[in-house]
Amino acid sequence: MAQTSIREVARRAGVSVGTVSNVLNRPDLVAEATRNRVRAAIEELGFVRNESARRLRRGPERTAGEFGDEPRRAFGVVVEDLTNPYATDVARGAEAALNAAGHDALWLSSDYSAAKERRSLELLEDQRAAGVLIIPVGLGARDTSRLRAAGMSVVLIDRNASDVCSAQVDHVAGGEIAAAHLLGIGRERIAFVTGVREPQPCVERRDGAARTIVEAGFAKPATLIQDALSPTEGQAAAHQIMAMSPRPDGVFCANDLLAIGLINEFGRLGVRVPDDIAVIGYDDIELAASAAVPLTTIRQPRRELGWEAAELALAEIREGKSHQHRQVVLRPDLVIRESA
Amino acid sequence: MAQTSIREVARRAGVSVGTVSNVLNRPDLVAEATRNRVRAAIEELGFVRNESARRLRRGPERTAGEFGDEPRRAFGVVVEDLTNPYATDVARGAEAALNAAGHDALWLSSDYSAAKERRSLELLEDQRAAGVLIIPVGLGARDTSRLRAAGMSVVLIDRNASDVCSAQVDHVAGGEIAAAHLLGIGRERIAFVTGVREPQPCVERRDGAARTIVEAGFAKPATLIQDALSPTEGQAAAHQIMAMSPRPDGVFCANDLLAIGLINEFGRLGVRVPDDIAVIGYDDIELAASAAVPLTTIRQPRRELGWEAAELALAEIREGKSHQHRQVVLRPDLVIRESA
DNA sequence: CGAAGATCGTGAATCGTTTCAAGCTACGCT
DNA sequence: AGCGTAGCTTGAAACGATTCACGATCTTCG
Repeated sequence: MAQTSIREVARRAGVSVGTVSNVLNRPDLVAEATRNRVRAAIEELGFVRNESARRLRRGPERTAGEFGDEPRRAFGVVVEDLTNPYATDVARGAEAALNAAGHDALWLSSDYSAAKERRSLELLEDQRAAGVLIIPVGLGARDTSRLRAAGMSVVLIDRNASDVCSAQVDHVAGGEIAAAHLLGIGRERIAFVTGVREPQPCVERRDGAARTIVEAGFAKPATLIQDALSPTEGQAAAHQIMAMSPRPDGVFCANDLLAIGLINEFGRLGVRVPDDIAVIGYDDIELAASAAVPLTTIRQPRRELGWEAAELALAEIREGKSHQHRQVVLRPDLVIRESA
Repeated sequence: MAQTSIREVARRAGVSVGTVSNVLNRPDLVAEATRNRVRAAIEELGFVRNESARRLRRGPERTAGEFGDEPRRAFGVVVEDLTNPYATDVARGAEAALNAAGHDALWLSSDYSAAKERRSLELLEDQRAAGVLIIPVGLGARDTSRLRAAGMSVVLIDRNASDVCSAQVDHVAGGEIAAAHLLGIGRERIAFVTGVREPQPCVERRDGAARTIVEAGFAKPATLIQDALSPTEGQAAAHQIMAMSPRPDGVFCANDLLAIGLINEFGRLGVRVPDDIAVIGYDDIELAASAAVPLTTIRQPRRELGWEAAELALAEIREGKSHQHRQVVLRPDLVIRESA
């Protein structure tokens, strides 16, 4: 089925294509009667303009106006899972920065699928977004340059590459801090709980923790791999830990959700936290503070992370060709509550 | 500024544009020597092909959608708080339906602000979205018709109006069910915990519950109003409840987050749930099942809700002028666990 | 030696828009 | 009447890639 084009609309309305285009883009130039006629035709035919053609013809996006009102633009925020409080907090930070600068955020989720990620990116391209902030799943260098060629700025969150701006948290340091704390309160048999679809940052946390522990002269921590980074899976992990021998006396969870599920289940099993087993999480989500046993965790500066990422994107747009890619690294910190 | 085009590459390599295109798309058709020459030219010139032109020419050979001929469109999903698991679940349901039909979802958050909601809507209009699914905050009839005039379909979630499609859960019924359950397990002094910025649905739940309780011959339940529908506020509510006299023996929270914070704090205060005080939540978020005391709650068919809403929007687009607005109402159900 | 294939390249047509110089009307003014 | 002006419309020329029916060469073989 041929896409109904502007030409058919024109024929239907009895005007020229130029006029239809004007109705679409500068309606004030067209006499009211004609305008209505054209609009009616558009309606009847269900016409949708072809963004590719529009973009092709228009060429590079209008460079920011001389002075004053810079046009309001939309930025895409692509995260791996919009259901994860960590991701949404980062995205909110980004949105705040964007809004402060008078722009808007469009949220998209890749659901850990490279295909969906790519689709989202295409969509943003079609929508002529000004830029994209992304927690990447399968994004490669070629995607980056394609987006850039389309005039969009690209900022990576939680991952880095030399030819792109990026904002991330030092996860290795996070792992080290967590392990050091566990060691500091006298734990010697530490286990690590994570998920199968383990994103890069989790790996880094684990590495940082493992290194610290080994350097302190203890055994490399055992790693329990769950189906997901969710409380339900944390529950399951609790049982697995109870079955281990020797039983760990400290657990480092890849995120707070896991830790909360774990602690709640320990409670039900009669294991005292932190007396019998200390538990430390990662993220410091809101729930951490009001968990059954308030959770000791590694706080990630989530909002700041998103905010920084947005600033980078804005800078890239602002600076144009003279832009130099920057890598921002934020440091996580330890929040001591009761679980460890 | 001028994008290096395929033409310049061709000139540089001393071949025709067709050949360059072939190198790009069907390299096997081109002799090796030529291919290399062209590739070198591409490299030297830093050529990146113009996706718009490519797409334009290629036509709708895109992601082989269901019925190929329908163009891929974007729909806006505007929720009040992207940080709220309820909202994200609904939005995911909607996204799933949209994706299944070959379309995309753009998420926007109004953050409970009518101004931001309006802004989001404007943005979607600018982006020429095909429609919008919205959990409204300040949306009025004039907005609806403006959007419609711009050719977008509009579907309300969790709210209704006669001149728009809507999908919602029967909150009054939810309140009745919750109250009936509390009554059923012998509770007589019931309190209701909610937030100041109480969305319409919460009011309905409260009404349903209050009516049931009064009709059963008990006193109208006391209502505690917190700053937000969050676990931290649930904690605060726990203290307020302990200070009440006579002390309630059953609590109905406006959402699960509140309930979880409340229960955890009760645990710390030595109040046994459900023996001393029964607690029932609303939403059945994932955490509910793995809370310290697994939460009895009212499950809302969240995904289905989003899915239905999306279906309505799609139908509106599909049916065009002949479309009749429909109201879909889903029924919530009781999930009994341990807290009540 | 010549014809039939095979192999490579060519270049014009095309996709659906936007843009813009130029044309047309109708109107007001001198 | 003549002319300027303002307001609308028109139509064709881009935009940059892909496609495809044809040529141009080169092999191969009777």
